[in-house]
Amino acid sequence: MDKGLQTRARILDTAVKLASRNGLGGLTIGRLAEVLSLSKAGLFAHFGSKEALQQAVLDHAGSLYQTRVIAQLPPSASPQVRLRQLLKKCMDWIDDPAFPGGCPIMSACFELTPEDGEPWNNLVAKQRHFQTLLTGMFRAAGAPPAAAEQAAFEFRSITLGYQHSSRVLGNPKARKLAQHALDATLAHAVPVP
Amino acid sequence: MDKGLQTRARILDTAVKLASRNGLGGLTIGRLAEVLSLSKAGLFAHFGSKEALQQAVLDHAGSLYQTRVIAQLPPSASPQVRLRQLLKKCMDWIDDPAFPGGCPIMSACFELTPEDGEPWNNLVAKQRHFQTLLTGMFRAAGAPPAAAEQAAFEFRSITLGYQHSSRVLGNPKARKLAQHALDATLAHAVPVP
DNA sequence: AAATAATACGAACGTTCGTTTTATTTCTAG
DNA sequence: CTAGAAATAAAACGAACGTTCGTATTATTT
Repeated sequence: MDKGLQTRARILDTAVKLASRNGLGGLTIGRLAEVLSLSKAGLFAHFGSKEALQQAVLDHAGSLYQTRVIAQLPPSASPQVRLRQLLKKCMDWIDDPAFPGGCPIMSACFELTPEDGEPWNNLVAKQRHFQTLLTGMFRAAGAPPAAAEQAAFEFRSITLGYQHSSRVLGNPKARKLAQHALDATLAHAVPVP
Repeated sequence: MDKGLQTRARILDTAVKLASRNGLGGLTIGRLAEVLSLSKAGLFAHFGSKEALQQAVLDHAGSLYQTRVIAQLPPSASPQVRLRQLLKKCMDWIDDPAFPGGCPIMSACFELTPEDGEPWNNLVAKQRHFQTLLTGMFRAAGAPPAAAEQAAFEFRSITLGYQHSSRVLGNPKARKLAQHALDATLAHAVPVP
């Protein structure tokens, strides 16, 4: 592997962590370089602009999510089991110590606006893609199209609610609350067998 | 009313708007002064520090929320109707044109961390207070304690999910999805009459 | 081993940040 | 109407921001 790609990966790992703490806007080239014992200019050269760095961070977070959450689902399990596992993996992801400020993608959803240009478009595209995937999983579980869309909305709401309950309210029961909420969603989205 | 308090109120109205767009961290004294045609120093004197300004912005947003959402609920309506109205008012609040970046309090929940000190503590206290209020409303609707707590979690999740679905995914059906989700929550939180 | 490309550095750019100090205006009370 | 207080402005501070430049140091290829 190229030396350049190695350091780039090292930079992005730390950058995602910092972005989790301080947001994409609070992510600073100077501090990032300092933490990594790199020079500002040397680090900067890897991306060419702050906006490009932000996009790279979002991309990196997305690919981490892909491998640590999506790819962890048991391939041959039943759709219901896969959905429950997905919620569990999502919560593990949110609780990951590498993200001291919670899921950086979630944070970006509440930080960026359409005025942020390409990073925003990038984020929206990925969020829509994931929502489509979610809807597909509920359909695979037997939900009719409208119910699957409804259930996907509720699933997303639950993950957002989990981060809020756990990190903001500091509620130790957050996991149970989220799991029970998913039970309810599954119960009325999927016709009785 | 003091001249000072008037300007302070004018400052905070604009500050909340800017904070909605760029977050509390992205809120800048220079830009705020520029928008208001005030001098940086003159504006600064009203608060004494950036952290104090941030807290004032959070407080102001909280009191706006109190009057525009909480106080709007029909006092003598049934608990179920009040809860449905609360969701509607929450969504109106999120869609308020004065908040081009969505609910500033929600954004703060995903932006701040315990390291932010007093603003964080302030935010957490208010969020817990609102969650208690929510739980109380579900109990008033007839839900047993555990079910009320569960339903309050789901209500909060739904409001978070609404902002996500509406603003990030751009889903025109977001309102309907949120309302149906609340129907489901009410249905299994409140024992059949 | 020599030539070349990739990578990192240090220094400096102009700008903006939050904040302080000093002055001037504007309001208000007697 | 005027003295004193409150509110605002003007100017400047050091620090940090993103960015650019030329140069040195590594890797990689020839």
